[in-house]
Amino acid sequence: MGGDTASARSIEPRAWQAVLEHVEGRLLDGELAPGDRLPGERQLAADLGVGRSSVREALRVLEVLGLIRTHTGSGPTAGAIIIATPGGGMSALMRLQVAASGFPVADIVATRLLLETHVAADLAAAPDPDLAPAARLLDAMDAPGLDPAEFLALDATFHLALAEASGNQVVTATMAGLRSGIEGYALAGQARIADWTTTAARLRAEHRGVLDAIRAGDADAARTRLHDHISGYYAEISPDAGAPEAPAHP
Amino acid sequence: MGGDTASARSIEPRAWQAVLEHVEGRLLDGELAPGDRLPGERQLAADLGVGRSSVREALRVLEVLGLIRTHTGSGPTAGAIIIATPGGGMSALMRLQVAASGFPVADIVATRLLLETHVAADLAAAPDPDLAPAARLLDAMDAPGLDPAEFLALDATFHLALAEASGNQVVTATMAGLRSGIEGYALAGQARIADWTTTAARLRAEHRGVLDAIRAGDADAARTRLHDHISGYYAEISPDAGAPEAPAHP
DNA sequence: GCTACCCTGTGGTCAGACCACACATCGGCG
DNA sequence: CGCCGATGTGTGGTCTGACCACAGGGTAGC
Repeated sequence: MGGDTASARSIEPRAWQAVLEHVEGRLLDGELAPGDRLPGERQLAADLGVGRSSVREALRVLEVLGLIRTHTGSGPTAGAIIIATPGGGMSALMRLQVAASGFPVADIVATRLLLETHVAADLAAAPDPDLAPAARLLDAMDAPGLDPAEFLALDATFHLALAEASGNQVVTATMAGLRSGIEGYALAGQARIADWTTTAARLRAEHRGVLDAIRAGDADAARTRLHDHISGYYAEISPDAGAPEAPAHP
Repeated sequence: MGGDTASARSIEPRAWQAVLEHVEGRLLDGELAPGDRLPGERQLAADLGVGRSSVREALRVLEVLGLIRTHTGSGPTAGAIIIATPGGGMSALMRLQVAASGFPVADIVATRLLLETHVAADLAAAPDPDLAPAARLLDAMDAPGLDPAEFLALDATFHLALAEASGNQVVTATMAGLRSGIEGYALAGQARIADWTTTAARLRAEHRGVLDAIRAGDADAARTRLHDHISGYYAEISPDAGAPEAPAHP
């Protein structure tokens, strides 16, 4: 019962990687597509000649990466179902890399600035961008009685809505991940702001300004306003008054 | 065991998530840092009151995300060691998302264009960018007898070297991931090129042109040349002559 | 002093056993 | 005949115990 199916083991050092590659292969050759259900864990283990634990480790990776979603029970919604929600995986990746000091916060802010200014300019140049979701979020941020955490959550969703409006799913997912990576930083920094009410009002006005520039088709203004909005906030947040907008060349 | 970071966690439905959060928490409070070794799987399981399988599922996720590296055996290099190599995780994420149709290739190319033109312009504006690694790669690409796969690998490394020179680790890791996501696409597309020798020569010349523009401090030229270089190649690769450089606004 | 051996602890894997869950089925009851 | 609850079945989720391969360190032997 040592379990060694001796032939396969010598070539494949890691059983869980074999499972991962198998699923990737089935995705690439079209045998699996979003919405489809994976075989059961026991079935998959038997098919590939590995133990169920190895299958589970691979499925766990796929789940964290946003490739599948698992449900217990039975019925059509049960089991592992292929989804493709890159945002989740990107968020986990960024969050953990920030925690492990793999991603400096300054680099994340700089990248966000890079992506978002491009998105804003892109939207301003687009013939008919769908800005309704973003506008709705701005209205929601006008609600009185929002605590800072709620406000920042809406703020993040607003920026994400702009990325979504651009239609580029990679940019959208990356933005979602970047935001997750610095979520803790932004929340901690908010506590350092003396007059939150004033800051919130300023942020609201800046958001409106960005949206107005996009609506007016003024790409340069949209870019500039968004840049000032983001870098201004992080400058205010930063405890050592560092300039997060120019961290690239020391 | 007051390790709970969030507010209300009455129940813990997923044991492996608890492990993940525990490790993330130890990273955030500085108890773990890159280079440190995690406790053994059995120890971790006992500490957190979960089974070893659950610990392994969490470690597998951390490994794929580029957070840890595991070695068997004993000694100082054995066990799970905290590393922070975001490129690996990003690559796995992008590759699988492309496989699962979560990321359209056009969006990846567009994002790469976005990031890379920015990087090129940034380098051109930088006072003293380190372009030696990129230059070395260009020399390596001049070697005769390179097969297309080798050439494309060097090509990808060259573009990555530019990102690294910018000093932004998030951009570098993202570029690495984007490249991995479309690696298969680029390889498959190369087979469609009739006269590879000519194309390779053109790519070489374009690379030199980009590098020269950066060296000359001409940000606009660097941006334009890089844009033309990338979008030109993917236009040549694309089977349906689609225009991957402007996929955002249909 | 040096070498060869065994010991120990590590991750890697498998097998089997439960549990909770959710749907499917079929029984009895009104 | 129709509804409703108990039971059945298959799913993921988890734990436990057991092996294996591996690599370093200690020790016995030379």
